[in-house]
Amino acid sequence: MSNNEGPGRTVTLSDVARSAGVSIATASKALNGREDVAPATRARVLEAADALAFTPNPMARGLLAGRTGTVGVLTSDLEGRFMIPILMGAEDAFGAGQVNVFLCDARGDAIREQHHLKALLSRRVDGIIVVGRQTDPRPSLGQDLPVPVVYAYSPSDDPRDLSLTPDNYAGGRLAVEHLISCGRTRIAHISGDPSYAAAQDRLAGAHAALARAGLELVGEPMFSMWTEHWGRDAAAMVLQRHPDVDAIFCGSDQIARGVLDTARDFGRTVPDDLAVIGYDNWEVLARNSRPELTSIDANLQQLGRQAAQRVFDAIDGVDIGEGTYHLPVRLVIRGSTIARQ
Amino acid sequence: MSNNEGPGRTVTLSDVARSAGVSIATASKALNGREDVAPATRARVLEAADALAFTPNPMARGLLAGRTGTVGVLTSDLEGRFMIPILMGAEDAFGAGQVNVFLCDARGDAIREQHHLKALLSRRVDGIIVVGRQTDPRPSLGQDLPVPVVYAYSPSDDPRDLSLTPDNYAGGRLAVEHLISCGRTRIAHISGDPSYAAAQDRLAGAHAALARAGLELVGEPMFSMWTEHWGRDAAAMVLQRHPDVDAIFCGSDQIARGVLDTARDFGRTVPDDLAVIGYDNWEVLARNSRPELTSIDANLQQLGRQAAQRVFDAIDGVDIGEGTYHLPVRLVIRGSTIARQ
DNA sequence: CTGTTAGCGCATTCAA
DNA sequence: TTGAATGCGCTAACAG
Repeated sequence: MSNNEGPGRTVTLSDVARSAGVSIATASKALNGREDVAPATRARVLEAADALAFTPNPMARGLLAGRTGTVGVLTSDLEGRFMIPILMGAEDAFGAGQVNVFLCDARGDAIREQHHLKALLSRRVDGIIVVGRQTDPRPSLGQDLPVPVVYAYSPSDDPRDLSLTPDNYAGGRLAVEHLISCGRTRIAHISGDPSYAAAQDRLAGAHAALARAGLELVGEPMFSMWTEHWGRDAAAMVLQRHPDVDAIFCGSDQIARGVLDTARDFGRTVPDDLAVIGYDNWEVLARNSRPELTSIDANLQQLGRQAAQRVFDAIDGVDIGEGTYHLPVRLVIRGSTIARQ
Repeated sequence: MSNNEGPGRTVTLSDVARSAGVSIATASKALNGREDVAPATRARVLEAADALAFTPNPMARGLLAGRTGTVGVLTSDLEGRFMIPILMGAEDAFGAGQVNVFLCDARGDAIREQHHLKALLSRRVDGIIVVGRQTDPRPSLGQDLPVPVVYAYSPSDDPRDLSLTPDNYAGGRLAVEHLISCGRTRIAHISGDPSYAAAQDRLAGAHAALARAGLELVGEPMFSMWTEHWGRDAAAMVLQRHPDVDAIFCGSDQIARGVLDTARDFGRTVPDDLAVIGYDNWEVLARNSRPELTSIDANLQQLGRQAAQRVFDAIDGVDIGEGTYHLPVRLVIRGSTIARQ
């Protein structure tokens, strides 16, 4: 387990050079594919490097190059449902190349975030992805950072930053359009915390789709929490006050699960008597309900991949651009809106 | 955005030294809190460093020390439910100190894992935590790695490695003991994939607790999948064949959710007519069911923290030990086993 | 107490 | 085509 004595000592370029009978400089050139080295010499060097299992020390290398081949991912809440797919997408995109990801979880604490930011910068990461936990704008890290930054999920509140966030407006529209195309006209909306931009944007999208069809929401949209419990309670109120409702657009899959539950209590058959559509396409919930839940998927993994690609580009000197991009979402149709044949 | 020209250039120790009017060496000593430097000088250096927002270059530092202050976390399946708390625990424990975490997701692919392992080693991480997705033993990374390795969740199949894994046997025992202490005697077991060690261990623990009370499982334990759907189907079978069952120990919270669902269809009141206990304490599921779900919590965050602590120690030269440690789990009591007053 | 010197591992001039 | 020398930013000996 010791790592700096005996034959287990880390093998350096000079070991390779000696073993190949050349100078350090020549060995370096040979290994890095520079042109001005004789084929025979190069072969010998490569062979020696291989035999010694030589891997260049990235710190020595970085010290010269000024690049570390690492990026930081600064998340504000690892626990959250949305981080993981984004993180996967990013790690994926980077993993393909030669860069590795430093993960930092700020636990939603601004102090801790500053701390981690400093740590990342002092590690000389080549770029940073900031992943937020809501789609509400978040404070910018500032413009004077020495590395490119991309904001994912939570956009930055500074328009000079580059932000990628899912298009909740389109999601709301998509959901309602689907319900209408299923022949529903009496549509209610049950959503979560109204202070979330996500809740408002989805509602706005829904309104737009309804208006285009000459329809209106049944009752007022109902806001409270993103939980199954609230879905149950709200659905009971809706079904009591508006028995003629024929579809409910839910702000999350959790809420939708609660709605399904209550619908059963009320003797309403889904999707025949009542269509239900969720949001997030959280498969654990959506695929295990009775019936399975139609939902809107925000393509978060894709979002993470794109964020990674952007910092990649920025590192390579490509102009990174600015402003907030709303990435497309998609409809996933299951049994809660269309009966299986 | 450029990072090596103009006044935005990275500030180095020599900048600080010049600004403070001392030599580089003195500046270094002052900043690192070495004793042999005059208080006044130290103050000037610190002031200068602060004014210039100096942060030491970890690569230069690491080049000397032979340490990078980084560890790798090699997960086999980020998506999985169990990674996140472990990851959080680890990141937490490290974040407190000065080390940062490289995250690598092998996606359950051995090739990819090898690739990432190489990448981590070539980055000279000081240690590695391997996080698996099941509690079944997994192939060891081998004994000849230049850095300490700790296996979390999935133990290594080589007893010379150090592994930390939750004590599923104790979990099964705990669950059944709780049911018995609630006065239940006709207990059935519905679990997931029988090829999982977790399924077998929990069952074994359950058997032990039953035996000690002079009881037996009602019917054969039922195995299939870790899903809500299976929980529903299995519960229907159990309730049909053994109407006198008064408790069901479920292998996962998902299964338990399905069981609760079916219990309602059968007109069984939980917990009065039927007690239900889940496993994993996945709050999204457990806290949103009707009634809320009693469950076993594996303390995964704690497990992650301990894994981090171990590699920490190992890096510091403390003997890391070997073998597989089964970490304690805990019972979380909610309404599905004990009625609220 | 402070400054000078050396060297970590590597890539890159520039001479030979 | 090769190699000796230089320096990236920092710390650890030592000498002053």
